[in-house]
Amino acid sequence: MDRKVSESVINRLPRYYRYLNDLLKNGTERISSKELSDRMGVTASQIRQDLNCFGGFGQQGYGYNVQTLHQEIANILGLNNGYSAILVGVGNMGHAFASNTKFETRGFKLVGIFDIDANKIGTEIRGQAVRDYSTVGEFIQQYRPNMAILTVPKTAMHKVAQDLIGFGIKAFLNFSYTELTLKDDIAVENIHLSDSLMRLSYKIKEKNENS
Amino acid sequence: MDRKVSESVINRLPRYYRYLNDLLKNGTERISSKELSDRMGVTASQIRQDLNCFGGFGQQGYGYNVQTLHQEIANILGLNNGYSAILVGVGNMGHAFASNTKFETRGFKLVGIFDIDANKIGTEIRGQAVRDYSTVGEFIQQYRPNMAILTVPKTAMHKVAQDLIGFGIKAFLNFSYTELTLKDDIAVENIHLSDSLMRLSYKIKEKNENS
DNA sequence: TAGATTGTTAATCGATTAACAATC
DNA sequence: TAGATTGTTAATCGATTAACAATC
Repeated sequence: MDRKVSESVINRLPRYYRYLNDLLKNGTERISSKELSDRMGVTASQIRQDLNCFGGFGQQGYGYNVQTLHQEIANILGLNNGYSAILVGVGNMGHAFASNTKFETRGFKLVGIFDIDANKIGTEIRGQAVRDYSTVGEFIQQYRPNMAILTVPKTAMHKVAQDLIGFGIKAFLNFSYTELTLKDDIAVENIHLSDSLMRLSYKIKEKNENS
Repeated sequence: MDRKVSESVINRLPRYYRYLNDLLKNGTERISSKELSDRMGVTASQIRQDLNCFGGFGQQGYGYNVQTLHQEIANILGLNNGYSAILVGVGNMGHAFASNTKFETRGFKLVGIFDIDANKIGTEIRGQAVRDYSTVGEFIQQYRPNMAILTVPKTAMHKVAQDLIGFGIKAFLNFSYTELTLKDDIAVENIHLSDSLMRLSYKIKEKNENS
């Protein structure tokens, strides 16, 4: 809260959250930084440093209470704020994402699904009708969603992003091939599946060369 | 090739590749590290350092030839090796991934699609029939795919991964919620959509607090 | 209390940036 | 040639790890 937390630390938070989630489901009550570090393949020092950016959640001689820490990290990530999202673009990816129930279990609400294709408008995904993209401005003004998930073709991406920013959207999860880089007050997370594929390709090549 | 290239450098390679791809399509012939750094929002120094891990691809006083550099990075990443993949798990995500034509344009070949569900086996995705998962061993032994894309539910993930490793698969792109961490000689790229969503959530929360 | 493990400071390590001589 | 820009070495900066006193 006081000083700027480094990007590296923030990037690790979701991973901590996942591990604590698993421990919680296991019924594990407490865990030490040492034990968690063994499971996660990181150093105990790093875990303690990371957590202490946000406060002292542990107790000397005991470790961390799993449930408490899980809850604290959820708070840090804003998972208890009930953030809502709209999704734009019901292609294969958009459909897959909208059909995924994982969001809701992470505290997010998908409140609207949009497309321009008349054949898709009105069809339902998980009980939710696909809306006409031309009505998205109205919708945003009424429901004030916190973020937009962009699963549109890359040719449409910039126009859609500009539209939505005009209507007041300030955070994007972008799946399209091209990167979305915007002004400082707009938050963006880019997901590039092909980048992951290329990294894997590199690893395969490297392995083949060293054997 | 000589010394181990750092993870940070490797992670940036796909991004360079994408930018060069765009420049190539633009018809741009040459680019300096300075100009590229401006576009990408990184330092020119970093670009030169990164590229020089693999060789001197530029020319003093001129910069880099876009086509050459694009090709060189493709080689570094192994994109010209025609790596082949099988996909296991035709859920929403698997279907979306298999339907995506982007792979082929990146030099990858999807050679087989598998599921255990009798209702899915035999259905076609982009002209390719979904095969019975019980035949995957046979298939691998015959066609020797270089990687497997796992879009199975997390409950099935570990079993499927062990099966495939048994049949000789040495690289995985894993989409399931749980992490796949394996022996050193197996390459893994984990894609966690919910992690990206949580990071975006953090950014939204942070922004709301500072305003 | 004694043992364990945190929170935190200090030391190390690696990655990024700056600078500049080499050279096209 | 003169100007530009690389490749590369050195300097800086930040992130990770180690160590240990504080304390439950």
